[in-house]
Amino acid sequence: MESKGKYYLTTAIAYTSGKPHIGNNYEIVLADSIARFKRKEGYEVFFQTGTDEHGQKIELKAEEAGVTPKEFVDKVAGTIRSLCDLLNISYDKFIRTTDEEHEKQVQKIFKRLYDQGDIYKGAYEGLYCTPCESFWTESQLKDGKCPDCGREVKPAKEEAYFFRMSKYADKLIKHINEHPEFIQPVSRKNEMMNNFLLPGLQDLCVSRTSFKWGIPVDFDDKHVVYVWLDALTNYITGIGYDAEGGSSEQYKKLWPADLHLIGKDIIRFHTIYWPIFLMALGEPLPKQVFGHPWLLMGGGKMSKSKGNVVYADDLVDFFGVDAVRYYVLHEMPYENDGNLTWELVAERLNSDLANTLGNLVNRTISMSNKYFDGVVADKGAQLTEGDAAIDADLKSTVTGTYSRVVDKMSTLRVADALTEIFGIFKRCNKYIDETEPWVLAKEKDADPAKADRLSTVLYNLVEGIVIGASLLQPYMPDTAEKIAAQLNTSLRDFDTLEQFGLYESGTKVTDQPEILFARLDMKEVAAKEEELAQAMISAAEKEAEEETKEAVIDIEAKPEISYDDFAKLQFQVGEIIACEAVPKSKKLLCSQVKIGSQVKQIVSGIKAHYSPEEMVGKKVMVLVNLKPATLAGVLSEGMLLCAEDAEGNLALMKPEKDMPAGAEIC
RNA sequence: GGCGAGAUAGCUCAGUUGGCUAGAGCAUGCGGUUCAUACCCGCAGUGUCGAGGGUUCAAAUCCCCCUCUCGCUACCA
Repeated sequence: MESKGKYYLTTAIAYTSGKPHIGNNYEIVLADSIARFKRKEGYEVFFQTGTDEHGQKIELKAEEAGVTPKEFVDKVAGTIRSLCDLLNISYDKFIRTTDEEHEKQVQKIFKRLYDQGDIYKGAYEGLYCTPCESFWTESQLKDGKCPDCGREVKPAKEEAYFFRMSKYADKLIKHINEHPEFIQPVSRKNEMMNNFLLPGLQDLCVSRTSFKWGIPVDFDDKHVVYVWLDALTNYITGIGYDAEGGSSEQYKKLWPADLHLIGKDIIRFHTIYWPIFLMALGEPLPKQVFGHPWLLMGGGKMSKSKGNVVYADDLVDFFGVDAVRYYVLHEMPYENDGNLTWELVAERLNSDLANTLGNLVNRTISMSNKYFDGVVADKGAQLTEGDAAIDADLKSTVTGTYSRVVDKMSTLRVADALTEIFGIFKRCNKYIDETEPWVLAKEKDADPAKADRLSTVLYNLVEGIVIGASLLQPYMPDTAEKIAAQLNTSLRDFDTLEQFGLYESGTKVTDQPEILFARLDMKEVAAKEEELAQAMISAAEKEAEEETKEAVIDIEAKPEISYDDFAKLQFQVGEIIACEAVPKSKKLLCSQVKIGSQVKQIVSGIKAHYSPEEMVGKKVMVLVNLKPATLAGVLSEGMLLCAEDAEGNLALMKPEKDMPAGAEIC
């Protein structure tokens, strides 16, 4: 096949902080199907994926695990890579941001951008969450704590390098407006424009001094390069970019990328920061960035303690790799998030893969064996006008599918492309019904014309299946090969798929057809899912228990106070005599608290931990002389004191022995 | 409370700039068939398109309002 030119596509690189779940793996399966499709279309495809391995989070995780960061990421990157292999991902390059060549280039890029004035030294001021290695503004905080992990933040000032984003903003806005295909789906374009570009871009912090696990800034070794400049540049360093002008032939051929496939959560970084970095380097921009939706686990938000996290390897063990690939590719809507549960995968496997496809291949081979000892020959026999019409319709469906699939794929409608391909298999099943081979078979010994017609019917079926399987190859490579093997032929090139009749007449198909997809019993599926969920839940509980046991919570030390300071605080035992939720709030409870002879109204942010009913009757520790304040429109005249752990769980403070309401705590 | 997204068949969802009796797949029911993996083929559905109001010859689609769900965000004394 003639080359249609190069096609460079990438996925986002996976962060190596832990084992990814199927929702994370979805992207790479999608990318793989596109890469394989483009290869079959005749493009010289280069498909890059990999891992993002730096950062403080990894530094800390490694420390917890008692290994070096490098040992830690080696292990996780190994896991991620083996999941890719398990899912049959045909990547051409698996880049790691700890690769020597990448690190060297990131340093060169940083230096160059600094020398040309795009990066400058400044200071970062804000509230810092150590585990998340993120600065937050006051307004971003949640409960005064890190919005990501819920832990304490502390004020910090850090010397840092910044990238002058604003310098390139106008140029980027122009580019986006002139290239409507750049951001896909289009609905994301307005989001980026309205929320970030038009209001004005903030300069981006591109270095950190607060941790060491990163690529050092070579001319200022206190600093390491901060995430985006390190991670995003993988797309060029992986193919041989050189910031000093010595880029490889491969780079010159492949760049700019034809497609960056990413999750919708990082669209901003890929459509704003990344293009601006490239502009600063004087490199062309990628042709298209596609932000795909997410694949969600069933049963709400996924968490290990709910046992609803689904891993690709468990699914592949149970369903097989192509069933998993088929599910994630077919069930993923284009713009909205999709769902995945074991039941849904099993249903899809039974109906589409076992019934429609698997059974079709099986019954066709079985008939060929039964009627002609497996020899499939095209006798070109059509006995009636009806036969001719039926054959013509079959052929037009089969040969017309290729262009429809190409059409769907050109807009990355992978799910729709699969539906088109399965149209072939459905049409073949219908063809069997229309031609009734078993009726022809009864008469074939007495009537040679019927024998020829029967042979032709089976030939047409085999031909249809081979074309369908050839189209299926990018999505389900193993299955496509298995089908070809059972039919004793090979899969076709894409440029022959509009021709009907290339299957060599007289070929003998296998006499021992294998079941391609066995039907699954839904009860067994449910049992397996339950088993895994239970195992996950008990593991999570055990882990949580150990954490609680070993938990040492260090909070930031406050300045020493005098006894007089302490004496200003009036603590008393209060009895909660009534409690109700504050209507306009999600977190607040409003309690009537009896303290001695008076009753105070106190609002507390504990709705997530205590119901109003269970509050009533509790005797708790109250800070009584706090200046009253209005919360969500409700007056609060004190504070209920709670202990709080690292996860933000709260426990009210109660006297160790029963004490009367109003008793002073001192 | 603020911002954003959403609500269409039992389930998962399509429905382009308003336009023919609102669709697909799965599940369900009935009929046909027996080569095949209890499979395949055909037929049939049921829908106040979340509620209400408005614009229009015409609204699932546009406008207003309401309810609910999901995300982010605010109140946590």
